[in-house]
Amino acid sequence: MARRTGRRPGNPATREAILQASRAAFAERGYDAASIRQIATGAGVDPALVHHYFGTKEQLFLAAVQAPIDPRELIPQVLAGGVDGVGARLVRTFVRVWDSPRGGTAAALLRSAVTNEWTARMLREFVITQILRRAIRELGLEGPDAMLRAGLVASQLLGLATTRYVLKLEPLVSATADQLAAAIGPTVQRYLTGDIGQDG
Amino acid sequence: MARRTGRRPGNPATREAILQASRAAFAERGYDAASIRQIATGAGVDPALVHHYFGTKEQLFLAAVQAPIDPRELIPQVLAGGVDGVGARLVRTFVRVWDSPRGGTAAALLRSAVTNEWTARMLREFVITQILRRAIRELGLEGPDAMLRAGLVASQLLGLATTRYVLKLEPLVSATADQLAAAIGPTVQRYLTGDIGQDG
DNA sequence: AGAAGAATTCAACAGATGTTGAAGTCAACG
DNA sequence: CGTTGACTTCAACATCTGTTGAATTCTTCT
Repeated sequence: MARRTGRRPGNPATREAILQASRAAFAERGYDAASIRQIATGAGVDPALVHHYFGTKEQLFLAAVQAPIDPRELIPQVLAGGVDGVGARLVRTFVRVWDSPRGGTAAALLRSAVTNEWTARMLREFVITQILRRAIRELGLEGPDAMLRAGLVASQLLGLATTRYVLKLEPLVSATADQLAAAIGPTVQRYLTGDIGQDG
Repeated sequence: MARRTGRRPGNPATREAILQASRAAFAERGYDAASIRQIATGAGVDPALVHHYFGTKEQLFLAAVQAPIDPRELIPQVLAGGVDGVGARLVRTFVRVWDSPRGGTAAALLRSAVTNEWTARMLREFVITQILRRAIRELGLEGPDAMLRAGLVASQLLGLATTRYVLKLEPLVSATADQLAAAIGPTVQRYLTGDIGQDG
């Protein structure tokens, strides 16, 4: 008996436009600096409509950032070929994702995490539970120093993201995915499977 | 003949207090999120006094960030012992600086550069001219791929800074400088002097 | 046609921001 | 003493922020 009369919620075009504009804004300005009014203007909409659809600014950020990130589909591509060369494949996949349109979402998370406390918590939780732990399990890298290995990988990859996509430091910006995989791949490989100099 | 009457500019205590409060604010909130009023309150001073001493907010940021960074004094300490083990020494020195009180300045630069365009330009320029070029010259690493090597080093070290000091990702936060030097030193060493897989 | 209700907009709120100019306070000089 | 001028504060400005509630448009149903 529910909902029989009234206008249908159809035509989610504007809703999607708001999401898209918010992703762009969050990606290039970060959570704090991005403004609802700026997002609304970018979507050609009244600011109040943003709240009508998504509620508070935090909820909008969650909606904008949550959807298009799903590392599960990338794991097979990285693992194909076994442990040998997994470092280079991980770097190449990482660069490919950040170069794609969906890389904006990652940039939004990183940019926001640096100045905003709860987004930092979000990114930390996401990196740990969705990426690091999963990668450790899939690669069979159990052991007492597994989290340290994962953290080292995260430091190198996030550093690459910071210098290449945020700081825009040459020549890393112009380097190809293959060049970066050749240069950084061995680092990641060693962090995952090599000697990292702990306890002996 | 100049300035013979009037109150002397003496007692720069409050001026220094403002500088100190601004460093703290910029370090933990970044350029955009840090506010003049917050800084003034932290220094126990009226907001207008901040402008009286430093002019605009950008000038205050420059004053707060410019002084206590001088990489020249650190270079000998990194170079002592020759090229062998320079990677580990660089990592250890890097961690030591960021762990010291002056690390706040670096954190301010990094946090600000991520959301603010002109601070990003500042940090980029600083990293290139004050650190990378100088390190290349002092280490005698001339060559066509010198800047790429330096960029790779920057990516790993900035990544360490992001994960350890901004994102606060365990177990990197609790790791000692020696542990980090043992784990990351070889990476830096290879970026500087090893095979990074380009043109051959 | 008429009613219902989602989509959308208008106008305003309370608060924070950087900045400014005028005023007040106080130490050092002629 | 009286003037000078740096130090310091007060009050206000224009602008932006997130958010809200009422009003309006427009589509879909009975």
